[in-house]
Amino acid sequence: MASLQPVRGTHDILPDEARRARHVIDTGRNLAARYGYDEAATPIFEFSDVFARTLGETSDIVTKEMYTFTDKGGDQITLRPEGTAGIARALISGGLSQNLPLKFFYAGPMFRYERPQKGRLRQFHQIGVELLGVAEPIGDIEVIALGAAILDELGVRGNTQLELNTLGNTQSRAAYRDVLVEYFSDRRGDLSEDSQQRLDRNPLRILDSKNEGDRAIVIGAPEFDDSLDAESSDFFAEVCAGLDALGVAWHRNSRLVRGLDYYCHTAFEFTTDALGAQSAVLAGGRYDGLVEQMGGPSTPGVGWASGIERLSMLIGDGPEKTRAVAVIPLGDAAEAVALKLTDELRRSGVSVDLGFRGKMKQRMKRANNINARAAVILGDDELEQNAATVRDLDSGEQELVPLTALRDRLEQFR
RNA sequence: GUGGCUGUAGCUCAGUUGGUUAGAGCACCUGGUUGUGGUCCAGGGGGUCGGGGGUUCAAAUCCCCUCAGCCACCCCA
Repeated sequence: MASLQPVRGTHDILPDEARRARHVIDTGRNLAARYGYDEAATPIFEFSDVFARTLGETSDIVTKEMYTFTDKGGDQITLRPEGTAGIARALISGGLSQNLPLKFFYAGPMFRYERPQKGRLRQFHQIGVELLGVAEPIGDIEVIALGAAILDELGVRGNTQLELNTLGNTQSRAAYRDVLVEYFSDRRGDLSEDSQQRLDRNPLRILDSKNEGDRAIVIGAPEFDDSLDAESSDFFAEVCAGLDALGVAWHRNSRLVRGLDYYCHTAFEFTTDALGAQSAVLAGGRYDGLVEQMGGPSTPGVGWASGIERLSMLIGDGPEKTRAVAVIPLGDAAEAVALKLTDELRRSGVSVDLGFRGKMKQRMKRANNINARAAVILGDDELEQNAATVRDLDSGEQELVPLTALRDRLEQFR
């Protein structure tokens, strides 16, 4: 083990993994564009208040997971733990609410101080979308459908299932919260220690508890649906109907609760059992109160985020690497010609590897190691004839090709 | 933050009740082949045994601390 270790929970994204990540991001960006979502990027750090005020004072992210520091100017800065708050801030500081609705796609690193395990890192990466300024259920439908389309395109949809729930509007949630607090308070002593704390801070999350004793109590808990007012249940019914119309299969999970305070109405998660305890692959919901809570004009919003590392683990090898052509010069004269030739080929669109040193055998070996498609051999014999030997590295066949015809001849190896 | 398991070469792993210079496969390098890779043969380099401390005549092996990874909890993407 090397004594120089990366910071806990961080890791290097080396070429194989970078290619998978790139594929995930490109797929997300391309599909999002097709749905009318433009890419945007907000800073990876913000004033701490941007997150502390909006995510909820009692949320785990704020209480224990934020990477916060004081910068040299004395400001409290936080590395972003998620993407939505930054977008909302940008909407306000940029005066973008004049141009609603807005549709954004983003990709980038997020930071949470958590204990790392499989599918969970301290610096991880997400792609996400936000739809701002649409209060209608069709917004939720579009956003979820886009998520489903991306998972389809990546070929991982079959490993996931869509869990759907509603948290209702503010009044409904408050009403449900009251009923729930009453129910659990009567059974407080039977709840796990964790859930007793949840009861004081965020009682809805008791519904999500994995503790066996809690689960037994949760089974008898009041249903959210009984507290939903007409507006809330109509809204949810429209979302469900829209997904049905699009053929997006979903599962009602009335125990699905999002961790962040700003969610309302629709909450959803595409989950998988292929990642151990980390089941959420793509998750989000509606956050109508967020922008206003941050000090901006009342602006409805709905969106989701998806972990790039988690998606990468589901897609297997991803797309194959482009196979290059290896140019192999023999001798100083050939080296000079090869340098120029290589540059011309690259500029004309051919992917070329030019070995930096070594004898022919070593260069051929390298060509093989990088999985080159063909070798272009330039030696004295070839130079005399203004030609190059082109060897197909898959078949082993080779032939002499005039330099003037080389570009065209290499076309067949693309 | 809590609990459990694990840490030996670049990778995957052997290493007996503590006992000489810690091994294998793959990978890498060199040669067989001075203009031909992928197969084969021969040879070679590479290890603070995660780190620190302790017990002992002697520690990869036993004990303590620490770091990291994995798993579960918490929470989530």
